[in-house]
Order: sequence, then C-alpha cells, then structure tokens
Amino acid sequence: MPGRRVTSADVAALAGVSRTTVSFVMNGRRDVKIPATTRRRVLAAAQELGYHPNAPARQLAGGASQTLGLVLRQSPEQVAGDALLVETLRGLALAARDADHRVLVETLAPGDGRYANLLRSGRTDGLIISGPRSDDPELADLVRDGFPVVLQGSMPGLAAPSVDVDNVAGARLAVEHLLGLGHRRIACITNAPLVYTAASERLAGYTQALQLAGIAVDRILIAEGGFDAPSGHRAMSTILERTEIDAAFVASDVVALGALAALREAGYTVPADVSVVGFDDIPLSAYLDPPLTTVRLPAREIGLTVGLALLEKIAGRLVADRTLLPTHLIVRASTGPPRGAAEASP
Amino acid sequence: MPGRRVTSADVAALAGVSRTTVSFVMNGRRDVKIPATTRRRVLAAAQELGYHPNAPARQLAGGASQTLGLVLRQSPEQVAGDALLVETLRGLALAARDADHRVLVETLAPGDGRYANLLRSGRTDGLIISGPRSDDPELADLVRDGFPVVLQGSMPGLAAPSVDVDNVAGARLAVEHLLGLGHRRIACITNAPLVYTAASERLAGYTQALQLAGIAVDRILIAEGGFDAPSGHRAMSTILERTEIDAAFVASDVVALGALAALREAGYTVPADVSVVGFDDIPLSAYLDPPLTTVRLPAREIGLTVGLALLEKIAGRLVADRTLLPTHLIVRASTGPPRGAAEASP
DNA sequence: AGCGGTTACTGACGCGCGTTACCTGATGCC
DNA sequence: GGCATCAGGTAACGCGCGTCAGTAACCGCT
Repeated sequence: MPGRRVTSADVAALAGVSRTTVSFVMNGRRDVKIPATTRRRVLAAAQELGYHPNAPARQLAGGASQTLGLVLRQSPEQVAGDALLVETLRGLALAARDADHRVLVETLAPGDGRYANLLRSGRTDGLIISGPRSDDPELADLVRDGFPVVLQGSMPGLAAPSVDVDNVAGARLAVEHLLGLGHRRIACITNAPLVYTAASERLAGYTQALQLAGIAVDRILIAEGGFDAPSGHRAMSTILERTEIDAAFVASDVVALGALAALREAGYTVPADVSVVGFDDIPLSAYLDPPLTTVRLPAREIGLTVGLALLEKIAGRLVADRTLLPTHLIVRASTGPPRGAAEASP
Repeated sequence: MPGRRVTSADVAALAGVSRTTVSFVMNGRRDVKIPATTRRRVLAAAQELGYHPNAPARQLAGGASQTLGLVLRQSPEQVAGDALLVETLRGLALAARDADHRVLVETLAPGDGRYANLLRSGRTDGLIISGPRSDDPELADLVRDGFPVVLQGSMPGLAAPSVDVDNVAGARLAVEHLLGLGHRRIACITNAPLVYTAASERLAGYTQALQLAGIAVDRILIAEGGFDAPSGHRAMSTILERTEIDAAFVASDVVALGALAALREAGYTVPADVSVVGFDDIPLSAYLDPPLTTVRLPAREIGLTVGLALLEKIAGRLVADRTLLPTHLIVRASTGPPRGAAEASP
C-alpha cells in the first residue's frame, strides 16, 4: 500500500501558487500565460513530490479516458492460432502511444459478449472490434448510439469504418501465381468456415482468378479449413480422396501446415507433385520444409491503421468507410512448375 | 457523440428514491437492508434508462480501477516471435474476468520504459511485468513503494512475487530424453542470449542433465540463439562447422525451426542422423516435418497463475515469492535412437 | 402513553481534477 | 490624471459516485 497520494494541491502549496496554476502548467496550456519562472517552480515542486495526476479524476473532470479498447471477438482456437495477432496488437499499441493513449484488451469468452459497457461506462474512448460477427446486437446498438467504433475485418451493412486486408486481391495473387506456373487443377482450402467474411473473400479471390483464366470452378476441389493445422490436414485428405490435384491454395499458413502434412502422408512431394501457396506469411513460413510460398498480410500495419482510424473517429473527424490494405506475394520453394512442364523445360 | 449520460440521479428520480439507495442497490450491498420491492423498482428504472455506472467516477470515489496492467518488457522481435504470448494473455484475461477486472496491455518501445505511471496515476490496480530486466530502475521503485507487482519470468533479488515455468527441470527433461535414447554428443542452442534468465536456466538444465549422466560439458557444442528462426539457423551452422553431433537440444521451438533448416541444408536427416528436441510446444510443432519432440510450456496456465497472483497481491494477501509451473515432455518424431543403436537393435 | 429498537431511507461530504469567471495591480495611452 | 488594457493569478463550481451519519416512521412491549 503506497503512501498517501500526492495531489495537485500539494504541489500548489509547495510551489506557492494555486491549484489552478498547477493544472495549467501540468496540461501545458498555451492559451494561458504562465511566466517561465512560475512554470519552473511548479514543475520542480511536482518533481520533488513525485506528483502523478490522477487519471480517473482527470477523466471525471471532463476529460477522456485516453484508452482504446480492443475487443477480440474471435473464438479461443482462432485467437490461439492467429500468429499475427501479437503483431497487430503491436501496431495498435504504436498508434495509441503516439497519441498518448493506452490499449485495453478484452478477450471474450465464447458465450458472453459483454463488451459494450467498456464504452458506456467510460472506461474506453473507443472500441476496435476484431472479427466482428453479424449476430451481435450490442455492436449495432453501439454504432447507432454514436460511439466511436472501428472494425478490424469486414461486416457489410454496419455503419462503422472498417479496416481489412484486401483478401480478394490477395487470394487472386496466390492463384494467379499458380496459374502462371502452368497449374490447372488447383485445390482451395479455406482458412475458416465461410460464415467468416475473410474466408469467403479469399475463396472469392480464388474463384475470380480461375474464371479470369477461363477455368471452370470445380466444387470438389474446394474444402473448408477451420483456423488450425488439424483442419488443414483433414481438408487436404478429403480432397485427395476424391480427386487429383497439381496445386493448392490454402488460405492460411497455419492451415497450410496441416495440408502439407497430409500431402506428405499421402506420398506427394511439394512442389514436385503438388505446389502449395499459403496466406498470411507467419514468421515461420520461411523456415518450413519446403519454405512456403505465401501472401503476406501486413499485420502490424493493420493494427496501426485501425488504431489511427479509431483515434480520428474519437476526435470527431471523418474516417473512410472501408480501408483495404494491400498484400504481397512472397514466392518461396513450395511452388514450382507442374510435372509435365518440368520435364519439358530442360 | 452519444447523448447526455444517464447518471444515478436520473435512476433515483425515476425510481422515486434517493441516489444513495440507487448506489446501494447497484452495488448489491448485503449489509444494507433494501426491501425486494424497492430493489426491483430501482433495477427496473436503471434498465429502462440504460444506466451504466461511470467507471472513473466510481474509482474516484474511493474504488479501484478494476484493471490489471500487463507490461511487455520484451523487445519487438521477441514479442513477435513469441507464439505463446497470446495464449498467456488469454489465461490472464480469464483470471481477470472472473474477478471482474480488465486487462490493459502496455507494449514498450525499446528505448522508453514509461510504465510506472500506469500504476501511479491510478489507471491500473496492479502490474504484471513480463520479461523483467535487471536494468530497470522504475520496477525497483514501484516495488519499494509497495505497489502490487508480479513478475512473469525471473528476476532474482527483487522483492516481488514471480511466476515462471520450471526452465531448469524442463531442459533436463529434454536432455535426459536424448540421453535415454543413447545419444552422447548433444548440442545445445539457447533460446536467447544468456543475459535472459530463461535462457541461462535452460542451459543450466542441459548442463545438469549431462553432469548427472557423467558426461563432460563441451563448450563447442553450445551456441546462442536469439528468439527467432534465423538465429537458430546460424547457431546450428556454427556448431556443424566445428564438430559432429548426434542430437541437439534447442531451447525454443521457433529457434529449432531454423536449426532444422540448417541441418537439412547440411545434408543431415532428422531423426536418422541427428535427433532434435525443442522447447515451448508451439501449436505448429506437431505439424512440422518431422513433428517436433519438445517440452510443453503451459502458456495459458502461466497467464492464469500470474493473474491470480496479482489479484491476491492487490487484495493485500500474501503471495508465494516464486511459483514454478511444471513442464511436460512431448515425444514426437524428431527424436530417435542414434545410428549405431538403430543398426544394433533389430 | 412512553420508550427502546428496528426498518427504510436520505442529505451532504469528499474523492482529484479541469475550467470558468473574476480579481488585482501594473502598464500604456491620450 | 483618468481610463482602458493586460499579465498573472485565483476562488469556486461541477464531473458521478460511495459512504457516513443521521432521521423519520413504525413496531412491540410494559
């Protein structure tokens, strides 16, 4: 138990000024004239007493909480598997720090979705909803009531700004890479069930790329993954049981890891027999065997962007409805020309 | 901008009682007698108006912030590479939720270490320092001033409770597994520079296991890793250049991934030529090729334990100085008997 | 009727701060 | 000299809440 707190009154007494003056100095108000000598006296007194303005009192007196809330709407498995979440958090923290804000993280248990009162109780100035879900009444209410809310991820039909990676374009990048190498029977394993917008968008990118190349989309080439490696293993096994493929686009590196294991077990070599492209570019992708060709998702930048957007919104300024961050294809060794082409080239 | 906030006075007016009564009802105080009818009237009024008690006001009036601070003292690369950090955060959030607390995450930029005022300004009730460093004057000051602080990780000599995994025992588990298989020239690649206690502890476990087996510790078998896969690649390459090995204990799965890549490139097969044991059991370890034998670090439990410890400390109760969580060896396919033994066994 | 005891409730204060409106003495200007 | 201006500073209010010290009404008992 720390000793009695030092208040601005203590500082005022020691500096021989009023509390008001202390407040002016501490907040560095430029519209009030304080002679340098007085300012120095106050600062010296504050320093000597170890004065730290009380945050709640400050907020109560009309200020803001200087806190951004990050709500992780995802399921536990999803969060655990998200290797880039920490990086996104770092980006967000970066944006927050520059604006002298803190970050409060609220991870939701599957059942309960109580996060609105973070905002309504004044604990945070705004909220970032990561992985918004359409079956979320609280969210719609918050937006309707005019609270600053920014979505990380997509949720069409909600009147809140959203920041997301361009999933469609990224997936197209991946599939076009495979097409360019000469592959034609390209499987697709989604990163998650299709109720998740990111999953359906990446699938849409796959479909678009095929159609642009004049290739019919064959549904038996498509299987659903579910965040983790085991789901990728299952999905790839299912596909291999029902058809032959010469390449696969797996919309998540983590899921791709499971798919790679399934390919190995079925006796296929990557990329000699089957080329594989992932999505996300988790830090480990470069060190897999073979190193994984993948689509880089700018995780830190997402956090940074979503943070800046929320800060703008809090400041009452206008924010773009939808910000799509670009992805980049990272070509490594898990993709190569198909068997036929390889034999023909030398 | 949401409309004017609903205060307890509004609720009081609607319910036809005083603000004091509203406060009693909202806080569910059992020591004050409130007839069921009155209680219901108040709750109904609160419900109707959409009343949410103002957190800062509540705190100012003598309450607590109901917030735990998690300070990530690690470097950016370290945080990014820590695949289990999210899981630890989840555990912490779990502990916090059960006690109706929130979690504030403070990620420090390399240079600046301003986190003490989270506590001194009353923004959090307590702090968890993850990856404490001895060159941290703020930390010592906080502890001296009696603020509730709990360390995740070790820092000998500081009078604050700490929660950590039993690194020494875990490393011994790993090395004894290799010894049991018949390996004798066992390399060790640390998870980080040795100034990090976790790194030196794991190295100590390696040393102990060898000494107990009556094997001299050969320094040319030891190399330093540094959090990420590339460092593991470098370390393993260095070792392979100067000697032959038949097994390796790599004190971090992520670093091990780099080491595995280096072994592959040097033409060694795992586990036929060299057995490898990792540490951490990140979610992907089971899906590597070969699946990695490793030491499981109970990430979620660490978060949970450190959270509970901090809550106890905040409540003014006594907390164990040092809590060491046990690890478990997870045997997968990256370890096997040495070449000689394999030939002799059938 | 008188009295202690209980039940149900309330008025007023203080938490620490930001801020508005006001005050005082010195200076400038005609 | 008289008035306006301005620098430098302050007293007092309110933010929304928890809580203490009451108070008024009512009950049971003699």
